[in-house]
Amino acid sequence: MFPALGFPVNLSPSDPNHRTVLAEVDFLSARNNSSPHTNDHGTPPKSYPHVNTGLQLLTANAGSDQSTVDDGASSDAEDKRAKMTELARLKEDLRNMNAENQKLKEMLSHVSSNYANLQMHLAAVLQQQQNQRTESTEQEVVQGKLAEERKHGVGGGTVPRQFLSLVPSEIDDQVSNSSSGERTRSTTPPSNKNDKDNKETDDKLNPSNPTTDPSTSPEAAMRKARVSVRARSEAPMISDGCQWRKYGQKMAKGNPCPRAYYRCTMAVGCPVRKQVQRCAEDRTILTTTYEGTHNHPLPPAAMAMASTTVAATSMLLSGSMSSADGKMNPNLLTGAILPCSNMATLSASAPFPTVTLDLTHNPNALQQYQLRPQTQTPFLPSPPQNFMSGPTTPQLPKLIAQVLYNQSKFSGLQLSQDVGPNNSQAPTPSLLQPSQQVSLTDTVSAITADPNFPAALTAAISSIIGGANPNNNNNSSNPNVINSATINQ
DNA sequence: CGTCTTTGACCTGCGC
DNA sequence: GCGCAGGTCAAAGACG
Repeated sequence: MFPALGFPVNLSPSDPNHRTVLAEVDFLSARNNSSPHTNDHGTPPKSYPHVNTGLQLLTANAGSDQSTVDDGASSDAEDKRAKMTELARLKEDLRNMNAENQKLKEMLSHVSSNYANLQMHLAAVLQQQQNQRTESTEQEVVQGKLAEERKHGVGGGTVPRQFLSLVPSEIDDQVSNSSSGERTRSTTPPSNKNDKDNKETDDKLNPSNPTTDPSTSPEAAMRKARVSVRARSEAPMISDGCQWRKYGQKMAKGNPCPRAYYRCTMAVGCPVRKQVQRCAEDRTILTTTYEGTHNHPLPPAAMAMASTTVAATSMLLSGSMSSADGKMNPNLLTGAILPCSNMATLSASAPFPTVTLDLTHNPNALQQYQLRPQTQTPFLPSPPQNFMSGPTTPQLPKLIAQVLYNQSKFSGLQLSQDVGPNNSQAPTPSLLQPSQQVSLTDTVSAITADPNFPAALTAAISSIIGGANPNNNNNSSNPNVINSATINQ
């Protein structure tokens, strides 16, 4: 996590960009602790020895000048004055560089600690999932044994089936999921229809895991949660950096414009799909609905959108998980992703929970999310004057990056503190306190000034989405899911 | 010739 | 059970 940025940055030691960051750190350390001159003159470390060495050389040169040249007191004093001025300037530079280095060190330690925390969270979540699976397997074994015993008349032969279900995980499944019985379909054959449906859905959703129950798997939930983007565009489709293949078109009821169905073709078996439809009232408004999570590396242009989809679906999941009644709080989610209510809406009553980012009717709303427009970084959207202009709306990924920025800022920094089963309120106003915004912006500006940072961030986001490392292609690799897990702990 | 789009048919879920 | 709407499939055609 890169909390100062709000982006979840995952720098794995095996990641080349991790090495980039480390190289940057080495560079900083070198600036602080070593210099070719240090060995020559033995100047103490941690005080910009090359600057001190320069000062010593200046002093030595001054001495030698004084011993060899005697052009009079006036020129000597002038010379000394000039050198003193330079000395003062160098000292000032030294102070500035020290302060800068200190800042960078603190940020680095922050990043490192957050990375370590994330790894611990991931390990904890994985361990939890494994324990749940083990419990489930043990349950099936126990059930099988008891059934065997009943068959042979052992133990009185009347063990209520409910008794076997009185395990927290099973209770939760029974309460929250009507199809929990399918978890044990290996022992109790379901109807042919259900079997066919499950098999088909499994094949569609997760070809590599045919035994996963789609109705209970996180993948299915991620698949069902949607992110809808409304934007003005004359083009038939918003350019979001991904490759799509059209696989269908339908006339939707109540809309004379057909709805087009696209499938991601950047990788075989990528489950991501999107629907594109023009608004009936305003034909210039294009509604693009994304569904699913990419299972492959993404080009930088596509990362922002994909990250937003993942983040939104994760938030949907975490919202549903973190509430006591199993229902998400729309205000919470909307506030989390976009504190400005006229830009984001949440439809939790729909068959698929959908986050809608409305980027059409109030472009100025963008300004509410630009913490300090004069400090533009490569990750903040351009000023709105070019907003959604042109047929391919090139600003959209940047905008989504900003949306993600806000979302991550909330989920990464505040969610674990402010959100819980008893907290159904929108994010507290303290989240957006101006002082925090200023300090955050300063930090962002400092970090993004690093020329290596865009590449590192790009790779980091890619690894989070799951594309960089196929082994990370699960929800556990998503820091937002980890956050939700944190909430439940 | 391979890839992509088009389009009608089919499947599924849901409401009545 | 039936009809409707949404979603998907797959054959045929277009295109480079």
